[in-house]
Amino acid sequence: MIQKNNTLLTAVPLFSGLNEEEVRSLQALSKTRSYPKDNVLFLQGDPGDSFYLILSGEVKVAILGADGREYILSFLKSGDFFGEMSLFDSESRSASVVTTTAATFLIIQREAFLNYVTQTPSVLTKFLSTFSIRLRKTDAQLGDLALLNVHARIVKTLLMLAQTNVQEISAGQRIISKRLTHQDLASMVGTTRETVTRILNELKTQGHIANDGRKIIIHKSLHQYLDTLADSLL
Amino acid sequence: MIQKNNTLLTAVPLFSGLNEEEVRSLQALSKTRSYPKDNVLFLQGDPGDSFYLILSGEVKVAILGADGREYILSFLKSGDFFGEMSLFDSESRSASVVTTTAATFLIIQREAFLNYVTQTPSVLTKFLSTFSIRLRKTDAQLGDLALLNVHARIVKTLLMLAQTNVQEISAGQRIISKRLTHQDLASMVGTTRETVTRILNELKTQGHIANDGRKIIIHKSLHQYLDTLADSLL
DNA sequence: AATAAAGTGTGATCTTGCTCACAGTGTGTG
DNA sequence: CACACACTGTGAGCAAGATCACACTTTATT
Repeated sequence: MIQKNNTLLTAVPLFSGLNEEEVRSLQALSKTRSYPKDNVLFLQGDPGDSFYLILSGEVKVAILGADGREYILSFLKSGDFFGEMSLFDSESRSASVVTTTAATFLIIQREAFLNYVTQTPSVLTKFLSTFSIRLRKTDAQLGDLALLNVHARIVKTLLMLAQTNVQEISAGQRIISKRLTHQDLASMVGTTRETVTRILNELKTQGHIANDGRKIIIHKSLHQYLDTLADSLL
Repeated sequence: MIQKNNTLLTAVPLFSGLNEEEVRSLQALSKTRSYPKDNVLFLQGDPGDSFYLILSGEVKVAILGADGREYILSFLKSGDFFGEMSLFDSESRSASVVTTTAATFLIIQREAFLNYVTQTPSVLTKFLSTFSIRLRKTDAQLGDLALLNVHARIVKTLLMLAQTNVQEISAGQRIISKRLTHQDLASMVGTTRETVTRILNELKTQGHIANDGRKIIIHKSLHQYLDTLADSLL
């Protein structure tokens, strides 16, 4: 069991540079927990005092609206981590996290985490570049939300998914491995389920996408299509 | 001249913990530059290789849309800094920065910056908490953009400005010190100038805000008003 | 295999906020 | 002080998406 975590930890990019000694000390500070599907790990506004590293399974990070609607910031999976923000700035949790499959985590408490991280420069700089990447992503997303229409946002999101969740590439078409409902996509894009259905079908008849069961196949032409959408705004 | 920067530097939160020696070495790595109003410092997509600390003046950080519209991420002023993201993750600039007044900066090039920062843990952790705060802000903003209507977004933005740019407090009302055009506000909120004009006038007749010349006075009642807006979405 | 539950498809209608067009009002500069 | 330019105000019409209401299909569950 401990052995298993051990091998996993160094496989995680965040902790990849650690030597055996460092891994052991990290191990001592952490505990492992498993949760079933659809389990709320924390809600936005909660005081936050722990860091989570996903060992297996998937979670959804989302912002909840007053009326029950949600905006999905991201899906995270094995090797990804979350919950560190509240530890660095001592604010409450800024978003909610829920498991979307059964999942197990490596969890580290505030004190231990901060001691450990601030004394391990390589980890510190990794967090810095991770934050930098995330910030870049959210900035771009803000721009999209403010400046693009739903059509373009959906196409962009599909292309993004095709980049990060590819299953296989075959003759200019990629399958998005993740099984997403139209409602999921709507919550990622900031629109309604019905609108997603309509636009997806439009894209289908135009030959830019297709279906493999419930998964979406992205055709190469979708890239060019996005360009034409951008141009038409000029 | 050098003396002047010296005093300023330790006054900047980012470098507040530095001793005289550290300030001197930082000084050696940096140069000071001044630019007129409306000067483009860099555009999104540019390769980024320098860090900017604002010594005086103000800049606007914005994302530009294909059609010339912009989404304003923030206004930064003396003591604030920007441009560090591209240094940490080696990606191109994610947003554009333009001076909104004449302004002077302390500028540090990539190499020097990274050497310096990675060897000064106190600065490193300051960046970490700064990023954390920014990320939190952008996440919240994404939620607002996706889940709230224009009305609520404008009210929220006014309240935010009233918190960060207060001029004076007098009997339950605060003046936003920054002089913003309706177009500025529109670009911060993701709407059009006309809509801002209309909603601002509506808020005025409802007694939640007033004008002092071109500046906006926020009445206490605006807080409660935001709550009723949130409730009406239930 | 039967039944429930979750997800998708689609029309009709309604609403918010955008666009366009122009008038009015400050405000800064030669 | 006048002239221009930037900013604000407001009506009318329009359009993108939201909402509502069901029918239909696929996927789980017993």
